[in-house]
Parts: sequence; C-alpha cells; structure tokens
Amino acid sequence: MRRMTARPANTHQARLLQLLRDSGPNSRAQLGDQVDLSRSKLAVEVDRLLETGLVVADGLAASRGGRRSHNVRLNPELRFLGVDIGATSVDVAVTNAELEILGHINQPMDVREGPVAVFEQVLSMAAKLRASGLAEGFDGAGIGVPGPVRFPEGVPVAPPIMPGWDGFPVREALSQELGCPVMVDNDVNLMALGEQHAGVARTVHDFLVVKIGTGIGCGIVVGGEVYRGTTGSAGDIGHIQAVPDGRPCACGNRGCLEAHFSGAALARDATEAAQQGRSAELAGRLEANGGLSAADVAAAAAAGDATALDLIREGGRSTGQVIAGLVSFFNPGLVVIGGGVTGLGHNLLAAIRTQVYRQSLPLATGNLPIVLGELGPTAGVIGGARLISDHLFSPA
Amino acid sequence: MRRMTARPANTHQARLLQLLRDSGPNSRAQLGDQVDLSRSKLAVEVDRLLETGLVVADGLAASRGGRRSHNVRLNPELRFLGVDIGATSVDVAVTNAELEILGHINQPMDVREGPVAVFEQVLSMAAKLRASGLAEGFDGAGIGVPGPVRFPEGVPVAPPIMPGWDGFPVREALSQELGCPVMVDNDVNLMALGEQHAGVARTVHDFLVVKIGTGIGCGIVVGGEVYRGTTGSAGDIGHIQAVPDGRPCACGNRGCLEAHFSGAALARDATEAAQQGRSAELAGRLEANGGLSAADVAAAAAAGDATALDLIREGGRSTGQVIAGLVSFFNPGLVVIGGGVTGLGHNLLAAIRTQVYRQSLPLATGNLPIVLGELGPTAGVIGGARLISDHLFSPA
DNA sequence: GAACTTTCTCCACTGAGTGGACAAAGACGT
DNA sequence: ACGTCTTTGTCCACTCAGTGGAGAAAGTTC
Repeated sequence: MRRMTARPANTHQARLLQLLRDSGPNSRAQLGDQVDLSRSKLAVEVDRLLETGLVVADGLAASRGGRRSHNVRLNPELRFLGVDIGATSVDVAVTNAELEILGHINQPMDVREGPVAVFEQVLSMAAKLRASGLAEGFDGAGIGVPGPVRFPEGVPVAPPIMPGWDGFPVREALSQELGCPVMVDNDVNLMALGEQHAGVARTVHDFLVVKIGTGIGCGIVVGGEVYRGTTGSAGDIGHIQAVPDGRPCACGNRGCLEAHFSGAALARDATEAAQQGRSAELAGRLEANGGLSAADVAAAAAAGDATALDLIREGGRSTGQVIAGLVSFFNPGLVVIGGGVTGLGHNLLAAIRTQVYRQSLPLATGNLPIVLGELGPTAGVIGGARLISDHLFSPA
Repeated sequence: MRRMTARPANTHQARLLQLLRDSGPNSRAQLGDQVDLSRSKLAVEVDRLLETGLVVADGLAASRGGRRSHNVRLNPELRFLGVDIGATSVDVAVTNAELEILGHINQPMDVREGPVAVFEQVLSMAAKLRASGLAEGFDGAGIGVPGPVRFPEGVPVAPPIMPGWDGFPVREALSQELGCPVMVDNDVNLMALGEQHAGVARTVHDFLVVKIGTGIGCGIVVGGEVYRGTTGSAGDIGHIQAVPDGRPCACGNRGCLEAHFSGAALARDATEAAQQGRSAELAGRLEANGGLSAADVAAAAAAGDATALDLIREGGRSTGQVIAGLVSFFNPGLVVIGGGVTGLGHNLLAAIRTQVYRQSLPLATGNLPIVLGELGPTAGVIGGARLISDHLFSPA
C-alpha cells in the first residue's frame, strides 16, 4: 500500500481530523455539532477529506428516529509508530489513526550505546511489528528520548545520561530510514501527551507529569500545550536541590532530587541497606538476583519489610518536597505521578501527597488531585503517536 | 469629552490597534509591511478605525523619495488608568493609548484597611490626576493587587496579606465608580506585563519576573502571555521552602522564602542586628528613624557596613536557591528581579546570580540573563495600562 | 398511510479578501 | 522646466469561503 501523504488543507479539515481521531467514527451531523460550521460547508470539507483518502466512509449508523446517518472515520489503514526510548529499555508500538495500540514490544537496551546501535534495534522492532501484519508501512512516527531536545529540529541537546546523542539528528535520520515524517521530543513530554490523550489528564488544561524512572523529569502542560522552555530543557527537575548538603550527585552538586530518589538511587540505597544487614528481606533478594532494582523494593515493601517501606517513604518525602515548590509556583490543576517506580504504588503516592499538602498554600492545593498515571508503560508510545498525529493533522 | 466606547470589530483591527500602540504613528504602507494584508483591505480597515474615532489622522510624514505618507495614530485623547496597589503604598498613573505615562502619583497606604478605604484613596488620586488636566475621563483601567486573583471575574481569592479583600468584587466596583472597563490582576503579573511592554523583556517570550517587596512573588510569562494557573495563584513562590527547619512563617510552616527574605524580613533582621550591637551603622539609623526598612539596609551596605552586606548576601542566597529550582523547572529565557528591594541593587543581584548559576544545569543557565527590572516603580502602572489596553484592543 | 424527525444536498446570496491598474505626490537628473 | 523613477494610496472587478433556507431522502411512531 502506498502511504498517505495528504495533509489537511485548512484549519477546518485539521479540526475534523482531530475530532475523528479523538472520538472515533462520526456522522456529518455529529461533526457539525462540535465544529461550528454550517452543514453545507462541513459537507464540502468532509468530501474533500474523503477525496484525499485520509477519511473513509464507514457505513450507515442506526437511526435515532429519522434518516440514518452516513458515518465517516479516519482511514483504518493509517499507521503511526510510537517509540519510547528509556535509559534501560525501549518501547515500540503501532497504532491506528485513532491512536489505539495494535501492537507493542518492549526490549531491554542501554542508551549509552549511542544512537546508531539504538536505532538499529528500534528499526528491527518496527520491522517485527510490520512483519506480524499489523502495518505495511508507517505514516508517521513520534519518538521520545530521555533528555532535552531542541524540538523544532528534533535534535537532543546536552543530554546528561546519553552523552553520545548530543546533536545527533534523530529526526532526520529516522525519517530517512522509516520513509515517513518523524517528530522527536523528551520522553516525559510524550508521557504527558499520552496521559492527556487517553489517560487521567483528559479534562485538565494545566498540569504536571512527574516521571520517576532511572532519573526524574517533569512534563509541563500549559493551556493544553506541552511547554518545552527556551532551550528545550523545561521540566528538568532531577537536579533541583531536595536536601541541602545531601548526597553528592553526578552533576557536581549535592542533594539533588535525583541523587536521593529515582530508580537508580533507590536500588543503590536498598543494596546498601541489605549489605548493612538492615533488612533480611532485601538481603534475600539481593542474594537471589545478584542485584536490586526498584521492583525489588516494591516487592519487599508489599511483603511488609519496614526498611523498604522507609526507603519509599523517605523518597516520597524528598519528591514531595520538590513538587510542593512546583505546585506553589505553577498552580496546576492536576499532578500525575508516573514512570518505572509507579510499581511502588500507593505508599509512594501517600508520602508525596502528605508532603505537598503540608507545604503548599491551600489555594494551590485546595482542589489539586495528585494521582498515578493511568497508562503505565504505554503512556510514552501513545504520546509518541499523538505527537506525530498532532503534527500531521494540522495544516501543512 | 465623551469617552470612547468602540472596540475593534475583527482581529485585523485589533492587530492594527496593537501595532499603533506599540510603535506609535504609522503610515498605511508601514502598517501593511507588518500585517500581511493587501493594501486594499488594509485601507478599508484603517478607514473603519478612523470612523470609530479610535484612530485619527496625523498629518503627512516626510517623503522618503516618493509620495508622502498620510500617518495615522491612536486617538491622542484616549486615557488609561494604571493602578498598582502594594502592601504599603499605591501607585496611580494616567497614560495615553500608547501607554506613555502622562502623570504618576505614589502615596503610602495600608491594604489591610480593606477595599473600601483603599478605593476611596485610589479614586481621589485618580481625581487629582484628572483635575490637573491630564484627562477628562478614563477609557479603561488596569488594577494590580498584592494577592491571587480569579482573573476572569477580577476578584481576589484568599489573599494572605489582605484578608479583608477576599471575594470583594474589585472589578465590578471600580468599573462602576470610574465608568469605564476595568481589569484586575496580581501586582506581579502587572509588573511582568510592564517589563514586557516597555522594559527589559521586550524580545523574550518565556520569562520570569521575581518581585521582592513586602512579600515575594513571581510573574510567569509563557509564549508572550501571562500564565495565571488554575486558581490564579501561579507564581506564589513566597512560601516555597528555602531553608529546611528555618524561621517560622505566618503561613504556619517553617523556612519559607518570605520568612527569610523580603522587605519585611530584611527590616526585621536588620533591626535585630542593630539591637544586638552587630552594626553601628544600622543602630544609628534605627535610632534616627525609629525603625528600619529595606532602604536603610541598602544605604548601610552602600556605606560599607559589613553586617548589612551580609544580610543582603544571605537573602540573595536564599532567593537564588529558590530561583535556581524554578529555572531548572521552567527553563526561562530571562529572569527579571524587581520590586521594592531593587534598591539593594547589584549586591543582591550578584548573590542571586551566583546561587542560580551554581545550582542549575548548564543547559538551562547557559544563555540566561538575570537582570534588574528597567522600569522601577512604574512597571506596575504601565502593566496595568497594558492589561486593559490588551483587553480593549481585542475583538469584542 | 399520515405526521413527524433526522440527515443530507443543492443553490442562490453575502461579504471578506486579492491583485492589478491607475492616480497622486514627491525626488532627482539633465 | 521637464521627463523619469519611486513611493503611497485608491478604485474596481473578480475569487472564493461560508451562510442559510428550501427541499429531498430515509426513517420512526401512531
């Protein structure tokens, strides 16, 4: 199949495509209710979209007491690729134009091996999905990388945990390989887009997404749009000071949030506790697995281990301390906690909540939900698909 | 003179009015260069604006090698009122439609006396300006108050330092009294608008304005627009924890930034130092004035007093500590320091800069200017005029 | 089968916006 | 003084997006 290359010709068409993406098949009448255009004009634009092939007829809907409506929907053969590159693993997924996941693969990986090796892996994962019959090709791809990105060009800039990627033309390279438009963004921003599109943040306009994985980052959404900052490093909260004169951090300072709580820090602290004999539970797991991860701490806490619980509580306190400041400053309508450590679940959430509600002013926290992300590991790939569809479903 | 009531009929007219406001008298040709409309259409819209009286002819400009242009400008009789209500004083100013200050009065005042008393004072100040022949009436007014505001309604919400104002319909009441449209906002947001319009932030799209006066607040500008948060309390950074287990704060917590550094805190610390005999300079001033203010500390520091200098440096360090976190999070293109304590000048600025540059990541601070505001005490009133003109110069 | 609903199409009309021709007004060289 | 060039502004015919009403098509309900 030849891939779609058409783009909406005007804002009306863009709006219609986005409506069809977000609410599935619709009749002309239903579209008209949401789009503030005369029925005549709307019919014209829908017909033009049908001509481009982006939209196809979808049969007759059931009657609601009158003439049955002719539904239209986004072309079901459109395929987007969502790629979420983490520090230690990659997620690749295929979606249709309505951003439903048709297939999803996760593989371990190390970003530090550099862009060439990682892309080889990503491309082979994409090929596998294609080979399984889910897609004959891709109409667009959205990629998330664990570091700051100069968004318009799709190029990582000075990424701390992936030094080899600095300045690598991710967007251009992947667009070449995949033969379709590509957008690149920070992984946390993709997660925010994902939760906004299909998760807990569907109705909020200003919110924060705190992703606690190997590192810690924050996605910022202002007025429904991801805010990326002047140099693309907005949300880089891992190196905000959480503990004065605290632990030394790789960045050269002391007491950075990331040095005190993150997947990596938690594993380190748990190992330390096990070795010092402060927890039999953790020591057993260390013995068994030859190492400890955040998941081990979660399991130990679930098994009632006090030390593990303490580690989580202490981490939640540090995180909550920083988030409290951000809440005072940003006054969001929602805070979403996500990332690898969401396995720590409600113990973590409770610790964060306590700290934030205690430290921020009532006006900012009065009606502020602090919740776990809904999408788990799929938030990033859905966000990727959303990112590229936002791009393709806007006037050229 | 009957006040102007016309509003632009469409976005083109709004755009033209804003252009004329920001760059003064212009010929049709010059306007055409900036507005992406055909000369014909532009002429039509300009003619309509002339009919409304918002815009008037302004004679012929000098020739530039061809036919001389007929300039047009905003009606020079338009008058805006800018009001900046602080904790301890009020600024009221009259501007023309180009937001040039024609007259400016500052008077001491205490917000805690409540809205009724304060408005009486504001109205009498406005009357004084009118009586001096600067205005026959006002076409709009922009008011800043030192606390959070529910912006669409123009009503203060839960303002900590002005409890009597909670829920008072400032916008409606003043609109009634002045007989013109009124917009109300947080004083720090007005300052941000002022610096954006006529100060240091003219070319930046994403920036922060930190106002250090009796309290501490922060104005946030995203994509050229003031960001106010979900409940209007965005930028309320005075109660972010700057010093763990630090000084007790009126809000009930400990170590809040405002408890450690602000006009009030500085005066308190200076008085303490004077009484403990740590500074002869400050003790002398305490004796002479019967009390100490931030200005006294500034003067003492300028006279070489080490204790005063230490107080400023320590305050700058706390402030810088908090700002560093905000810079990491928000990645602004500029940070402006303003408010009453700008009298502390470069000693304060240096301390803040040191702390921010040390604590934030290079990518966020690499090209980040941290500067003092340019407009001083006029920032707020210019911002007020800007606020209402933005409102009036947009389609009804 | 009549009356009512809902969906969709057709068509004449409005009005925003364009671009080119041309007029007005000045600068400059000869 | 006069023609040429440049810049500014006006006029006008034309295009095209968008509207709203009439009415056809296709159902449901009683």
